[in-house]
Amino acid sequence: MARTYINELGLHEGKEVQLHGWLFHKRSSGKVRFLLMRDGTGVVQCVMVKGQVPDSIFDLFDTLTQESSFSVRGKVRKDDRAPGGFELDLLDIPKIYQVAEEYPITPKEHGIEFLADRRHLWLRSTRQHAIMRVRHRIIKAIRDFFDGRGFTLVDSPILTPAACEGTSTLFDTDYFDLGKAYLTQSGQLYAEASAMAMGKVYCFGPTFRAEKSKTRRHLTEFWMVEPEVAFNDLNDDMDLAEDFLEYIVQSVLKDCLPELKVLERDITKLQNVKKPLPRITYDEAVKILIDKGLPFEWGNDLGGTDETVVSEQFDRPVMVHRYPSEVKAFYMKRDPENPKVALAVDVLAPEGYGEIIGGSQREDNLDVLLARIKEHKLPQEAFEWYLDLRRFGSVPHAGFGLGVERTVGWICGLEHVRETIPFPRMIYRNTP
RNA sequence: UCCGCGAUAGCUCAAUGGUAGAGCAUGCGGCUGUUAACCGCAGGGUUGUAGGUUCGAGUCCUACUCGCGGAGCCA
Repeated sequence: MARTYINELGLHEGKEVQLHGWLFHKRSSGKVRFLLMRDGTGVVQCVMVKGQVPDSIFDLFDTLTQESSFSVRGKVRKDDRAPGGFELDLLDIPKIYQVAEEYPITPKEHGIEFLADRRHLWLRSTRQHAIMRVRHRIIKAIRDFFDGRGFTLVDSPILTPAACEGTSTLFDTDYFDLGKAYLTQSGQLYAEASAMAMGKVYCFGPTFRAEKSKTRRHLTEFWMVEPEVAFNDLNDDMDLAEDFLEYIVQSVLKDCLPELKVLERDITKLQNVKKPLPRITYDEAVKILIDKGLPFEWGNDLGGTDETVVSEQFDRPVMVHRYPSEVKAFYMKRDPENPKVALAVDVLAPEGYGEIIGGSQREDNLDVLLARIKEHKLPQEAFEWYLDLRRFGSVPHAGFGLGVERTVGWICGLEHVRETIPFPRMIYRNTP
């Protein structure tokens, strides 16, 4: 008999199938017994009635504990009472792979520390399962979007000789006879080199920040996708980010409605995410903050609260562009019409989820870039290869980085990014 | 690094300074349609650690450990 998966039971209505999985939960009403099996694609209730199956099978109910692994054979029956629409009238339990020890995660509530300590088991729960499916769909949308537009995936190295932006605290490691190597905080500089080779590129990989950030928006290890396009200016960059976000959100809405329902996500907020996204300047953002009575001085970066207040003025992600150059990275090009601001853009997600995209047009003039490196007191030697990009056919170019976990957190409507990645790394947790 | 909150049964939480409790989980029993099933019985505790105040401390005080949330920094 063909092996079947729970999410395909509808194709086998009235027929006998075999499933392999784990015991999610069980209930009994005396002579009617219910085994809820999960197999990674869903959960199905297997029903057995005393007298209709051999007693040797009926009594296995007592043997099976939560998360025991086993297989069942049964007949698929449509049933309106079943959450998935189908039930299995159980005929046989051909194999018990293992009777699980007492499982620590019960259907009742648990605290976050308890669950985090058992993250490897927590992933089996319905809610975490839904989040991982949405995460996967988002990552697929990211790749489909760029692949469908002629971008080439050119990944950046993870071990790097120096800080990319010179500001963040990095993890370091011994690198043979060459001294220290650092875990990357951004693939961007390498993406720029790749864009000069391939035109349109993106890199997609893990990123590391050693700052002791302790908030619901921070991880020490997170995933970032960074497109970079030769001959794009800031407006092109914003156009790309806008198309990109719309594509991601609409893809999730198309394919992950069951998961969003499990997460009790208000999807009307997601349905708004369509072009055009509002674009405001940093100056206009500052005006919003001051009008709202917040103490804010021109020249500062937007803090977490500031971002929330600004994003609350809109029903979809908002692009804030032309930040003061002082608070932005050395490689961002200044606005020729106002050198006090950089041609940078941050995209703030709605509902207080904060910055999900940071990008800019890059400085393409060799002399200006050299001056910036001096101003920021960066070791010019380490950036010689990067400066070469301005020596040999320099062109205007722009790109951005999107934080995958913050995007997942926003789309799923989660309280904390720690649930958006299978095994989160935070300052006080690197296990399991 | 700074500020705030917390730690009691396997889990989630109660307990005016005066005998440490409930629900769930576990074990046993019951129930022919259960949906976090339900009903009955039972076992289960060095109240985070170390001191202190008190006739008496889970409760008050001090220090420490661990965790949570926020600030800064950032995606």
